[in-house]
Amino acid sequence: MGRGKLEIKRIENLTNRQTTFAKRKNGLMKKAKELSILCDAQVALIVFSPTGKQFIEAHGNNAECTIESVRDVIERYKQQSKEKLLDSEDENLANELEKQKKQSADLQTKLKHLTGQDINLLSPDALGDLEHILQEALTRVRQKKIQRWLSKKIEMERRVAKLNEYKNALNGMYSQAQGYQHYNHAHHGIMAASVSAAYHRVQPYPGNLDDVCYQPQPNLQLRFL
Amino acid sequence: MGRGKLEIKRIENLTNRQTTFAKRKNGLMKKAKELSILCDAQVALIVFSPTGKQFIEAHGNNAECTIESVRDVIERYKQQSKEKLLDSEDENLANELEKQKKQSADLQTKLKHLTGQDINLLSPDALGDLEHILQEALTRVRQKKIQRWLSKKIEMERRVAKLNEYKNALNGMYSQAQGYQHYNHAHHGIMAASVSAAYHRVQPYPGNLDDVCYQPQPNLQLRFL
DNA sequence: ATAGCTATCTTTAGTAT
DNA sequence: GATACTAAAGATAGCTA
Repeated sequence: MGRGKLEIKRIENLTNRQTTFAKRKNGLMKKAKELSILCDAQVALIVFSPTGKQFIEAHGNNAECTIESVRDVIERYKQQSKEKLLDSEDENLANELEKQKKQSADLQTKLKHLTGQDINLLSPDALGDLEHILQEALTRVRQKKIQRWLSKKIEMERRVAKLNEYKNALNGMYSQAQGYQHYNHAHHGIMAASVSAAYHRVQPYPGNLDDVCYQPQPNLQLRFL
Repeated sequence: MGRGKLEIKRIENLTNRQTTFAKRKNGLMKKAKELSILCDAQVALIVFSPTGKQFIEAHGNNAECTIESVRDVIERYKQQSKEKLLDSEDENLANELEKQKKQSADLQTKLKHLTGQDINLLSPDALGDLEHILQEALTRVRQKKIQRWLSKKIEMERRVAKLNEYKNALNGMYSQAQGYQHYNHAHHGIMAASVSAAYHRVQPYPGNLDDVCYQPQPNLQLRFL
């Protein structure tokens, strides 16, 4: 349609081609929109120009020309066409999933071995290695336990020392208080404050004697003593 | 275009709407194809009719109207639009991948613990459990080793017994042969066959004394004796 | 639903700005 | 490249079969 009949064949002249592309693209999009409105249809139009490689998209069923509508149409298309349409992204995901599954399986196997299960199929060498690893792990765990005991013990001793200190302080104050028994309330307040301060110093604090990273519960656990 | 001007608005009459849909859909597809041919563009057109819900698709850049070209265009569209366009399938994959990764991580942690690494953060209870598990695993592994030693030993004793049997048989035959020293080749053949059979009985065979599932190498390993 | 007809409307090729 | 014009080409609404 135009001043002369146009053969449907690639337009060789670049300028003409670009012009025609722009015009026809607009027309196509208009018609797509009209179709969707007139007939209550869902239409997606995706166009890539050969040069600028820019893409253009068009309208959902009775709604505006949004990216989401294209999304919907493509989704619907994929659902209906039994073609799996696994794009590169999907494939990557699937591949990685496979790898992860395999890794998990391997880890499970190793775990079983390390807990002494399913070791029948192990070679003698592997069995020997396993024994060695377990032996070492056990040694480490026991060392760690002992370390913690020691830390706890030291902390306990410290607390006991503090408590003793506190007790002595109390005793001292008490003797003093005996002397001022006839004094009035103001002095009681001072004494209460001192006691409180002494008490707070006894609260547990993070000891840096060694690498005990596990933070014990705030309430005292006597399990290790 | 037509006998009267048409307002761009949903056609209420069902028949008219369907007719118009068919006609305009064809026109749209024709124009899409023309655009792709004339301008060397890549065009995808996906249309869902409101009633039959059937979809239609259109042409790749300079090629035919194949499902693959639609695939390509959609792929390209997804690549260019930064929109992730995660459809349900993708999401499922991604979710499962996340789960697997988490599982792997957990397993890795457990593995580390079982090899005595990264145990600082373990609670005293967990440390105790770990010790117990390791102790049991070690016991099992050592039991298995001992089991294998025993099996090997029994098999070895069997082999030795067979070899002795074989030796005695040889000796017997040899004495006999002494008597027939002047006989001819035919008898040598018989003797050779008997010896061969006796030898073959000595070959290792799968002992079912216990659950040794690991299949040892064909050549004898003396490591455990 | 499918196809043909055709008057009429829409798109657009070629052109110029 | 975008915009405007316009005559020609193309699409199609309403109709018929």
